[in-house]
Amino acid sequence: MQHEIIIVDDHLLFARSLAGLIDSYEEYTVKHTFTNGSELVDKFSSGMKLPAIILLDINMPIMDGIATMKWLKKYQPKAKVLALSMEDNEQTVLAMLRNGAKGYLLKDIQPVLLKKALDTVIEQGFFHTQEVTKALMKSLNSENEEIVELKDVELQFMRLACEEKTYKEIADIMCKSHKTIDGYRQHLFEILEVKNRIGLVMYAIKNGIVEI
Amino acid sequence: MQHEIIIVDDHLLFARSLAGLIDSYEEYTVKHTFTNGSELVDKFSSGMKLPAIILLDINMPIMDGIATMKWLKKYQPKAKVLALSMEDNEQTVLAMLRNGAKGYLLKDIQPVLLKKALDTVIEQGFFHTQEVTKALMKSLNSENEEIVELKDVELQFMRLACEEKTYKEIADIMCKSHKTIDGYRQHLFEILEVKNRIGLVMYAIKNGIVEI
DNA sequence: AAACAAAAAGGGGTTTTTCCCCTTTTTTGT
DNA sequence: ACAAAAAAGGGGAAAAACCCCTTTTTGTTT
Repeated sequence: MQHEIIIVDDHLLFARSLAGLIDSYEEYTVKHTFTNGSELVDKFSSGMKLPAIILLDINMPIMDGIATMKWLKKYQPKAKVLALSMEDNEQTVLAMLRNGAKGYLLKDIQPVLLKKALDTVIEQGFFHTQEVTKALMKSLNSENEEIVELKDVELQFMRLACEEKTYKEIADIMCKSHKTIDGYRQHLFEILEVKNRIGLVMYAIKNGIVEI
Repeated sequence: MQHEIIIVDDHLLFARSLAGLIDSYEEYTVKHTFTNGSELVDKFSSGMKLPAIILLDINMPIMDGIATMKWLKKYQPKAKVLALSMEDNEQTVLAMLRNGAKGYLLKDIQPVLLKKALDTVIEQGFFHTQEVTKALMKSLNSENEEIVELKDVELQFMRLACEEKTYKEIADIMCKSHKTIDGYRQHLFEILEVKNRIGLVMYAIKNGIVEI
């Protein structure tokens, strides 16, 4: 009996060739390929049964990997998801794992490693490469702070605060009053437990809010 | 005929086992193991001839990898050095390569990769893993700025400026007048071409002056 | 739909820090 | 002994940080 796989990836070419590869394995068969998270959610909502493994791309339009993971965590907590990604962003890895992904694969992996990942998830329920373990250890050691979810405006403000701009310039860019920006600043100082803008910048860097 | 290798590493246990491994290869023999850069320099100064490859640890007391590379670049420019390191710090990699290292290996590599690295250096004169190539490409794309060498006091100031401290507090810590600190600040603004303390912090992070 | 609470946006004003221009004194290297 | 660099300092403008307060928006309950 074959294990059913679902692929969710907006790069159709990649999704199809991945499907071809997986279908070539005796033990696996690809049942569906979707191009974004909400297609997957729709199918589950209309009664689709859980496959053995979901291969979930992270960078997608409409409903991205993390949003999809959050939905799955809530409504399909038994889903076994392997996250797929082009780049190796530590914060994204952690976000996916926090929301219940069973493993994390870079898209340029060797086919043999994909096969091994699938087998390992079926047998042991998870698959973690050395890189992920490293990221996990790092987060265990350094981050005892609880994770604060920031809103979009706050993220935008944080990114601008990391540039050599005055708050007045930031206010103009964000089309808000100088005083509103001051409110953002004060609020972020409190929830992130920092004392000044330097602390804000260091927080943004440590938590991958800004590109370095 | 065997190629002669010299190992420079302060972790004697590691250096010895590495030597054992290398001696087990037919084509290579370890001629010396030193525990810091100045031992190596001393031997060269007293007429030791150049080995085929020097395996040089980066994190050492007394005279570290980068200092040793600088000496070798000046007095033994034909030395073929493979840098060894525990961690994968992009800035350090680049500093080693800029000073003429032929390659960069993480200490946790597979023995077979070490063998390949040695062979490749002998045959082609260099050995670069994918990670190094990636770091190189990144530095090519982003860093057109020239490298500014900072003095010790300036580095200390930079590190403190990345913490949530006022300049007054920094002055106390560094036992300098508040105005002297202001002089450091202004001087660094000019040579690093930044406009404010945020720019200073971002520079420090991009150039590995502070740990993230 | 009305009422209520909570969060967001904005205003005014004070204190502190940051930043910049300048001069004087001290230290350092040759 | 001399020049150059580092350190210390003064004065002032701008920005950042901080505090208290009002209005508007948003979401939730009954």
